[in-house]
Amino acid sequence: MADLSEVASRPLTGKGRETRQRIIDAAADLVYERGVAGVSIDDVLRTTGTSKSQMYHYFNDKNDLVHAVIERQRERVLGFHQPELESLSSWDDLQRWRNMIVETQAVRACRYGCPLGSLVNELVELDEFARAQLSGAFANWEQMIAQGLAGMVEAGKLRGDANTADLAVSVIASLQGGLLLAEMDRSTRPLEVALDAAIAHLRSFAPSEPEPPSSTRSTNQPSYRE
Amino acid sequence: MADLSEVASRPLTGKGRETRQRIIDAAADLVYERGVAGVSIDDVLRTTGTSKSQMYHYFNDKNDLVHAVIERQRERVLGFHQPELESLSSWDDLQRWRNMIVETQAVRACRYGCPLGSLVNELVELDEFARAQLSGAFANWEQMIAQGLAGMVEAGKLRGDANTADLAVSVIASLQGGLLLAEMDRSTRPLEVALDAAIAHLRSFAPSEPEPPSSTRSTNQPSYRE
DNA sequence: CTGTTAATGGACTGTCAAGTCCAGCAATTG
DNA sequence: CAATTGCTGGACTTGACAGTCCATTAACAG
Repeated sequence: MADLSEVASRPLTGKGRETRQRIIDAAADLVYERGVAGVSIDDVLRTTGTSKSQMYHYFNDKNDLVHAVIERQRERVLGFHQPELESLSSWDDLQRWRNMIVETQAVRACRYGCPLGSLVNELVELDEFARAQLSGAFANWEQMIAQGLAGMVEAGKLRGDANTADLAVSVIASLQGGLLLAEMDRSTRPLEVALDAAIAHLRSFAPSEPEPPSSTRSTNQPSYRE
Repeated sequence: MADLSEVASRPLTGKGRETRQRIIDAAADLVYERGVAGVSIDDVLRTTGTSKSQMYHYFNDKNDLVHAVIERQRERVLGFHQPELESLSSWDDLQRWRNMIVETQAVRACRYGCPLGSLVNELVELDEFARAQLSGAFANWEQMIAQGLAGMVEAGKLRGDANTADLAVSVIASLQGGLLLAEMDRSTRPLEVALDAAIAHLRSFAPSEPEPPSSTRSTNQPSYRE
């Protein structure tokens, strides 16, 4: 997913990589707070104490930097969710994930939304490369959730015929919508309501009788992505 | 929710009102396609064939215009949903609403998202007035859905103890998230999945036994807005 | 140690967009 | 029909920002 820019393939020393990374990290933070359009190159450079020539030494242009920022946010978001999602085996696990998200938004007073979702909204119609990049990031994320749900199936908490891929989509949609409403209302409440509804929907796929954990692989319908 | 600008309270002739409205409508379309940051005053004026002095005759500044655009989009979105939502009395009614939304996105090849949701994302951290305005618009929208759901309760399709306010929030969250994912993937599929999940969740509040329609008012828990 | 290439500083340019200003026209009203 | 006020045209100013350029220093390789 890396950019095929002349600059990106340029050899970098350790110091160079460090500077490049500093720029990306600062840009990611600023963009998260103010959006791509709300952050100028000069803003980023002022924050990192670097100069214009450094910026254009490591990146072709602003778009190139934005693409690196997207990549960075992909790492951050997936890294944030992975520990909670990779080993789902009980409804409590899922609840912990839900609580972690709500708590995270609460501590920042519900400012800012999803680092990836807001980028989608801002860039999808303007930058085809970014669109594809973000689509890939969300595909990873969905995959991660679907895997967690597969764990729930194996633990006998979800029926084997539950379509984990589609369920993952519905969960992410609720999360994205909930984050948007929470940011708008400056309250975690809509986020909680949305996530609780998503989880309730998952629970409707719980086996009617408590099933013994099966080690057989579930046979899901194919996702629309395939 | 109108802006308290000196300009807005200025007396307008019929012709003036027309020009002002033409500017707002063109701006609303452009902003819908390219976002607030992606549309310049000159773009709007070029589209409408009006001059700079007209713009600043009718609006204080760009923000003032944006606020008028938000108001316009509020009217459009609520006007779009109202006919389908105001008289829900069967699951088919709800399905028709769902299909209308999916169809609308399909005909525009999944470009653009929710006219209000994307404005939230872009403005919420930059313009407190816009934030409040959009929050109000969504409150109206939720209210509209809750009312529709209340109709479902009265028709005996939903249990009387269903929290229609919270359910409305969860439905809007799914819709917003679904629209975002659909726009990103250029496919209506995630939107369909999200809306179907939301409706499935609503169905979980259907009475276990087909109830006779009751004329008694349902006693909902208070919404978090209150 | 010397040449090559990476890393950095920072001034400069060109473009674009927001907002101002003034001058002229139109319409309404007393 | 005159005066007031709204309506319109468009040039002009100001500032911000992306991107360029050249000069200098630092690091590394042969």
